[in-house]
Amino acid sequence: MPVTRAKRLCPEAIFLRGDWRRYALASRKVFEILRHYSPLVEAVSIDEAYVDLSGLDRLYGPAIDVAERIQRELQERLRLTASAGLSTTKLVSKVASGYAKPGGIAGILPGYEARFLASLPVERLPGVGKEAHERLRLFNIKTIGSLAALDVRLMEMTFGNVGRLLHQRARGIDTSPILSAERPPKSIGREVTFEKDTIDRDYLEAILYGLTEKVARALRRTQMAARTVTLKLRYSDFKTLNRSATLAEPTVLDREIFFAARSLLERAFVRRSRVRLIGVSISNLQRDLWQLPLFGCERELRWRRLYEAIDRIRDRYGTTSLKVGRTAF
DNA sequence: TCTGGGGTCCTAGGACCC
DNA sequence: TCTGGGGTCCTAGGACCC
Repeated sequence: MPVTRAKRLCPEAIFLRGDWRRYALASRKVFEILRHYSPLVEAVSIDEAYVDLSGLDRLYGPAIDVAERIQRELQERLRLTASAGLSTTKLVSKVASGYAKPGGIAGILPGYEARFLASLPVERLPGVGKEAHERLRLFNIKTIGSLAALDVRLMEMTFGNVGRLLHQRARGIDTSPILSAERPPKSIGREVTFEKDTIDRDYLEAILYGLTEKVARALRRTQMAARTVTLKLRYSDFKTLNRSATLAEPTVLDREIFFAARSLLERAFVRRSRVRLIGVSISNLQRDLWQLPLFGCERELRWRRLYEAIDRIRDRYGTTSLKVGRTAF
């Protein structure tokens, strides 16, 4: 009923998700096409985006036409299919696009947002994962509509602030704007699960160094510097722990990240049981001030130049073209 | 589902300072 | 010397998303 292809539709947000995840290059072209239609495109992930269509009807006609044109262009130029959800809010557009899968378009008329959501299973609501779904089941909440009908105070008591947010979402309320600016990352991490669990400390350190190299290289690409280093360790019984340390000064250097990660490993690796996964991530990212020639610490500068030279070689000849003694990759 | 890898956001407790 | 409140930062863990 609320899902319509009516020409009267005048939504402001369109949510697209496609099957171009595996094609990084195609992904860039997809976003180029989207930006051709609207200056306001928010990339959610490599294969999802919100497009702001408000005020574009004079140029391209009704939103539903724009969605169809975009789909056609993606198909003809890139051989990619995408499903689209159209509505007045990001939240409802996203849910609608799931409804339209694969390759369809679902538009929700303004004013019908809550009615559209009401009949859907509650786990379709963004933010309701396995845990929340399980707890809602205890209250006999099976649809988004029944969640919306709950007393918000009950949701707050059960889920805290998240409860209030979910209650709002269930009623189709979402005021979040479409953000076009590319957001800098909040954290960068790499991890591996071993084929065979290990207890070999040297091996763990060697893997850790390889992961650190990847993280640091990705960090330098963003022109950011990191202050917090987090080590993740998962034992064979799946018990997972994180240990983090915040550096006095932000860094972009492999060695500093590695030294921090290694001492965290010493703290974390105390159980003497086999390790299944090891990972390192950096957060607390800030602009890399070393980009400006403000500080004149020669030693730091030399290391930085060395790592940047290694980056250039690897960019050109591949990651494995150059190996540093420690790494196990 | 004997469980991969990359992220984001939130919470809660403790240290520390004023 | 003891007490209290508020704010910020750090750390650890968990839920959730694709």
